[in-house]
Amino acid sequence: MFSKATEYALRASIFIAQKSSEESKLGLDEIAKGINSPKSFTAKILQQLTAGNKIISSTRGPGGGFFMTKNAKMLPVKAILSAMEDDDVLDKCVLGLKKCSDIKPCPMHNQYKTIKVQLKNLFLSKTIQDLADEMETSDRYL
Amino acid sequence: MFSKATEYALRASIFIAQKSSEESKLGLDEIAKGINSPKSFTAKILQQLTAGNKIISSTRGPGGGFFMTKNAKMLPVKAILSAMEDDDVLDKCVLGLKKCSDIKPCPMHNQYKTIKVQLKNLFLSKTIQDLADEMETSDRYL
DNA sequence: ATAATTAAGGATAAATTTGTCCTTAATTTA
DNA sequence: TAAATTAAGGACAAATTTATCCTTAATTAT
Repeated sequence: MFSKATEYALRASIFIAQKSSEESKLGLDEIAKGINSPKSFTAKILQQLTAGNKIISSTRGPGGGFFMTKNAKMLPVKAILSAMEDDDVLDKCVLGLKKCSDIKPCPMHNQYKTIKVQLKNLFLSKTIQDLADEMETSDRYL
Repeated sequence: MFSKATEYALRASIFIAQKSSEESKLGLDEIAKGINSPKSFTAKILQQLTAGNKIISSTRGPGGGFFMTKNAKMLPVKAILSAMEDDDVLDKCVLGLKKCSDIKPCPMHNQYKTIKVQLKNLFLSKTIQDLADEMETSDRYL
């Protein structure tokens, strides 16, 4: 469904949302271990998510690290996909046709469309906070 | 969702199902043009689908080409995904977790599961012939 | 037999994705 | 101010995916 990079981005964001705040930040080591991802590659991904402080924030130096603001935690999960430029799957044709649409549908269009709608809705309605909460309250893992 | 190779495989299979039979075969050129795919790459993919005559069949020499048997046309679309070894998306965790399951779920598991079920069901219930028919009867394109 | 046609298969190349390593910059603490 | 810590960023490497080209094998028609 998504690239490895996006999978790591999703896991990292949920992890950071759950475990960090402006007052208590997380280091790269901690994050990579927490979500079982390659450290250096994860660093690149965090950079991407930090660009413009859109999803996650960071500070350098001792006591520094990555964290999420309350506002950022309220973003829909889809914001992570957008930041990773990996949200095209929510719209594109399952057969890879550029011009597939309601007006000019591929033979799978009608049936696949209903699934895509649900998928898109899931990523738009769920916030990052929602998933962090789920980690806390239910017995979920990353 | 799927690799380019799988997208071409799906399109090629539907095209061949619609336009060929044991009596009337299709050449590589015709297929690549028909589904708007790179010719040489498509040749590789057709080879993969022809391996063991599982999805499509072929004969060499003048008058030869690719075609599908009636039996092959009755296969579920998922058979194409399997042949391309690209059906893992129908089962895998959206966060890329190896051990995500009902017993050990990730924070998206429950909601994503219902979508995956529908997706899998779609590919299992639709036959290649169904899609070829859709091309004929409705105004669909590839 | 020979030539023509068509898919099969191997080698290779280009592009993208995944991943690592090292240096630089920013910040804090001593 | 100096040392320590931590993210940022650049260069590079490995792996995978996408794609092309050329030769070989099979089949048909002349």
